[in-house]
Amino acid sequence: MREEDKPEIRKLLLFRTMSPENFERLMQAAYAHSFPAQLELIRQGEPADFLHIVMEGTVELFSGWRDRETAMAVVRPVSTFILAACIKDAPYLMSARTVEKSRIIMIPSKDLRATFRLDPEFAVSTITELANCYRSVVRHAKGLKLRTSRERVAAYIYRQSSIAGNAVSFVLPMEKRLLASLLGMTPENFSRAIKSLQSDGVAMDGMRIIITNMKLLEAVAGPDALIDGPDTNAGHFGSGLTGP
Amino acid sequence: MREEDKPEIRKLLLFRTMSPENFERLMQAAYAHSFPAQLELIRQGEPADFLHIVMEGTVELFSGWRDRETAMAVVRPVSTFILAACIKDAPYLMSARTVEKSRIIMIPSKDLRATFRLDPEFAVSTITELANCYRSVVRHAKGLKLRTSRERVAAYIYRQSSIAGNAVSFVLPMEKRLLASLLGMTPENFSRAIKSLQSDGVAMDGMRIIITNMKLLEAVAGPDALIDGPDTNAGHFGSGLTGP
DNA sequence: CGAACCCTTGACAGAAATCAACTAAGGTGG
DNA sequence: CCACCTTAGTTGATTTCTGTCAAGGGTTCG
Repeated sequence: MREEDKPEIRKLLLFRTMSPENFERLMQAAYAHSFPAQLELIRQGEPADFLHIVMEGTVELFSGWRDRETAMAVVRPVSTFILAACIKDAPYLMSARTVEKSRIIMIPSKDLRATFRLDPEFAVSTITELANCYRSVVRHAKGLKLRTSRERVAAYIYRQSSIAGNAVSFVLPMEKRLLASLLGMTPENFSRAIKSLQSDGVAMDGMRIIITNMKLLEAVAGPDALIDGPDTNAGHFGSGLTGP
Repeated sequence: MREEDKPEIRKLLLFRTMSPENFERLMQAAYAHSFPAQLELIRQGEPADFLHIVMEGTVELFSGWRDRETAMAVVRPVSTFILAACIKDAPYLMSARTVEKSRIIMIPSKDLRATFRLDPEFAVSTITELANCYRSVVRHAKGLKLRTSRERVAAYIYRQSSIAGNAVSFVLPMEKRLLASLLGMTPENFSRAIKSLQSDGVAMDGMRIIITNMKLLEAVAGPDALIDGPDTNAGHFGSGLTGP
């Protein structure tokens, strides 16, 4: 792996507080590799041999059953994924594929497990990271069970706007079909949901969403910190999503 | 709290490996209390001041949004719940209420956080516990997104049978309305789902489920270790669910 | 330029929620 | 002990939501 990746990784909450020696050791065991788009990195059910870190690009976590498939999460730099399986030394519950060309770092999970036994600081960081992951999936499940697909779309738009500093317009950060799957619906249904939200303050132009009436949208979305996540990013500029 | 509770708690994976001194200290900070049925122990959104442990009885974790409500999990002795919120010192994402009269132990979350910083063994146990919780919610979400309600019911029945040692009959461990909510459907829909499964090897007599054709049921359920959980209990006798 | 592929739209079918009515069981209070 | 009330569960009728199938427009990429 590149030397210049290390500071980036070190910035992650998971690796920020561990001892320099342990960090170095972990990095020395790591591999880095670039993958083209649409390449399957991980197949669900296989043993979890590596913790993955996205350095560049985008990765989709998804799951399948019979002939169905659904997106569970979209991971962007710089973040880790499938930490829990590595810790448990258990099969991956989700598959992963690149959405676009991506650079990925892989840390052998046995080194990971050894490290949080040696380094109490790393153990605490791992606890925090896992607690975050857990709460994130709980929110996902709550959204699925408590909201209709139309409400999920509205809430998603409202949240993206909020992340972009209450922008009245932003560009969808992924393909619509992927977003639809993430939100638990078909692409057709997503398309119709957006259309039906025209009467509630949402317009769309290609990949750009324009909020024509924030109050109306908010009324449909019913934003809730316990589902959509806290407004930690409000006031910041989101990753190029602000505009126009 | 009762002195005789301690060995039970100590048996939990979360507390099994920590040092005796730290365990004692944690227990001394703990409260124990009995609650009647249908009492709200925790309200979502409130600060997570206590880790809870069910010693006796049954607890339902649920969430609400607007006027809707859904069950997220059912917790039985001896287990902890809402660990992640305590660790993060963040608001509970879920509410909790007793399903029946229950005895609950509460450990102040600040003592918990202090302890896993002091005791590396406890930190490792916490990591494992959280990873389990995470994977459990991921499975839940997968079931919701990949299966229809009828398939979820079939899979639930198949799994319960499997836990009870492939019993052809067992008694539902909770009210049908609660089970329906847990499986992400209305009671009416649950009732109809069971009825429609008659043609696929499932019969019902009150709270008792009788599997009349395991092969047919299995074909509908499509059991999957990555959704329903590993068959760790296969071959054991489940908690009184075996029959007839 | 053609071949994919994404997105949208329409028509339809199926799934699930809602509303309403009814039964049965359990608990309460006279 | 019984009448009464409450509640869980079931069933039917209906509406709403969502997925499926099919077709067409637009874009990208080889």
